[in-house]
Amino acid sequence: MTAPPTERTPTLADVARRAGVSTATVSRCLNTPDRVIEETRNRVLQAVRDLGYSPNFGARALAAKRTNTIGAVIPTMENAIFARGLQAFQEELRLKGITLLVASSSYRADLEEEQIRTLVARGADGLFLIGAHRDPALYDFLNRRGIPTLVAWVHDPNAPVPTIGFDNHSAMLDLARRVIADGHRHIGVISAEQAGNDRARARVAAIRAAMDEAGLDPDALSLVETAYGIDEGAAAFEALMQRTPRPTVVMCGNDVLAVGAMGRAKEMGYDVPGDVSITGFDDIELAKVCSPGLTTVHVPHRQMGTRAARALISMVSEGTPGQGQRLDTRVVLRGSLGPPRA
Amino acid sequence: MTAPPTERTPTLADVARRAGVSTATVSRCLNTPDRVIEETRNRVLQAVRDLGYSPNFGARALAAKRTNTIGAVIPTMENAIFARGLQAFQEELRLKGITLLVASSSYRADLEEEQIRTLVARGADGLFLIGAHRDPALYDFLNRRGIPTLVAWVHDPNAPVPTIGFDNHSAMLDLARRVIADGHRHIGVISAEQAGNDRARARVAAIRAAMDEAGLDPDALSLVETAYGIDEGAAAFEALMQRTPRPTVVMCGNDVLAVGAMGRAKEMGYDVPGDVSITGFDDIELAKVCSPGLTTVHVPHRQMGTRAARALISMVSEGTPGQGQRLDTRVVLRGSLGPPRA
DNA sequence: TCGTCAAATGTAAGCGCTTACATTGCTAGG
DNA sequence: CCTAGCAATGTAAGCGCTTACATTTGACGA
Repeated sequence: MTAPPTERTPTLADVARRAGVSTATVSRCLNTPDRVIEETRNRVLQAVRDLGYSPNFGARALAAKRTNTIGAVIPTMENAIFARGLQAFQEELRLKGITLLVASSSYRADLEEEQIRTLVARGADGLFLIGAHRDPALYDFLNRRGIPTLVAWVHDPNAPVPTIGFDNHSAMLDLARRVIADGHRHIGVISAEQAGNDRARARVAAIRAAMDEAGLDPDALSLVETAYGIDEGAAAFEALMQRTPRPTVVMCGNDVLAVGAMGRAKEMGYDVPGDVSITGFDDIELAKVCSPGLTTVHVPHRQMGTRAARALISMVSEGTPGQGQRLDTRVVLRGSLGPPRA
Repeated sequence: MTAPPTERTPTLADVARRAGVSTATVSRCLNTPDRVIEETRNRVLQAVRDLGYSPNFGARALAAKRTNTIGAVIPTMENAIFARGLQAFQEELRLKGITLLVASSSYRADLEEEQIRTLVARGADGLFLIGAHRDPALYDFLNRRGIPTLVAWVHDPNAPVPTIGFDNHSAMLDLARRVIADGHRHIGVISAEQAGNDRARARVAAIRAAMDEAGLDPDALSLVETAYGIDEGAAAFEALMQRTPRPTVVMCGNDVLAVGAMGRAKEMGYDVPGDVSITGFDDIELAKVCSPGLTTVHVPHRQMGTRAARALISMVSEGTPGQGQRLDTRVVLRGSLGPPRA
């Protein structure tokens, strides 16, 4: 990067001149090679190589009115929860020659909207979002613009766009039933912020439902809401354990919070699950690695990403309305859950 | 997304018409507002709002020859190693109104090159890459195109572009010295693939150097190279422990491999660090959470991201050549390292 | 041999925006 | 009262590409 300015970036016209053809022919070589006779094509491709030409994306998008790009907005890149699903999503797109643009919203609706608009302005042919709950005006905007949009991480047949994911409520219900069956009566819950987060709300509601079902008072549930992160989980756990009655189990809205809670439990000298059980949600790698292993809900992240990619691709290329899918989750029992001490 | 086709996306010209001004004035309102008198500006902004206008990125890039976009290619998104630094990088860019485009290369040089070219074609004003080692022709290409490029995760004053990172060799040297001082003589190493990965190479070389220093035979080092991942770390660990002489410590090229190794150690019934010590590199969250805690090298990820962003921004906007920086690492001692059993 | 038609290629009109330059309408000094 | 000079705005030329349409070429049937 030392050299003074630089040489001019070669354009289609340069290639055309060098190959002795028109710009249209060069364009065809690149986009519809079979519409150009082989000899000409070779000459053009050679010129492309000689010049180190690569097409200008903006110009291409402008002229062709599509970008072969799909945009994704995820709440955070800072950990594995979305990474695995997104990776699978991207791999599937790559197979079809589609580029993925990723932005993160830090779990903030206003930033998400900003990112969505940025992606739309950049010409994303389709959009991949997490969670179905957002301002109807936003859906409206996407609809008017004709941007195919797909939501993952939840499954909700009533959402305004196709959703590919799992039923957060029934997934957490399974786990909560199991916890109650183990004999727990004082349940602490560490949830992500529920405002604007339909996954978090559904999960908490499911725990209440399970308590209700079992004849426990759902209001006896001891809840702490907190931001995302290991440290936040730890702090929330500490707060919870100081309440009366002290919970015998702490159910966390996701594995990251749970791992934080478990770490703090050890620091505070609690035995897990002897003194207090801890559960998570997601089954990310962290859950297997900590000790005791974390009892959690397994979510088929990669499958979700792959299917979402396929569905979105067909929405974009065939203009079909798109079909939601419900995936199954399952409770994974590991050492962190046990019966309360008598 | 039910509606039939859709209304046409509003353009600058639509806004201009509605506000009763020329397209140039609208453009100025958006880009250099102080060159337009307030009354006119208000009228234009109102029209923008009424129409829900947002500028077409491609057209803008085409006309203005810059995109306010910086591209990054990282080896993987699947875990926390690059996530934290990248997040900090992005936050800093956002402050200046610059968009970040992220692509991942799966640790493959050919994919990295492809991604770089894609980003360049998309008009990235600057590039952020991991590790300094790559085909000189690629650096040459970037140089000819005049794309300011910055490398992070290593510091190497001799690299063809500015590097902001740490000295992988001396960082690992510190840790290896410590390991040897603890009395270990049979050292196993689990490294990421060294080909094309200067960080991995430097780290392994540093362990050899420390052994040499201590009068041990550097060739006695027992090495396994493996792909990235917890499972891969586990498998490598198992292989290492079957060799003779059996290592009393397994030093891993990064925390993810180390956590995999530790998991397998437990499964195999080894006590850590009683039977075998394990060390990592990076100090990601995982390292704190597993038990025993992982002895590792702390890398100032966020600081690295923030500084890289500032440096790259000034390279892009001021056209300065850019200045590398060396950051400090430190060994973090946790429970996973102890003296070998007598 | 000629006409027909399809394949190969060329011509040129935009796509939506920025910006150099031209124009307009004031203000203020002479 | 004229005009230089400046601020506000308008005009229009591209930016690099795709693609509808026009043209050329050559193979083939009659």
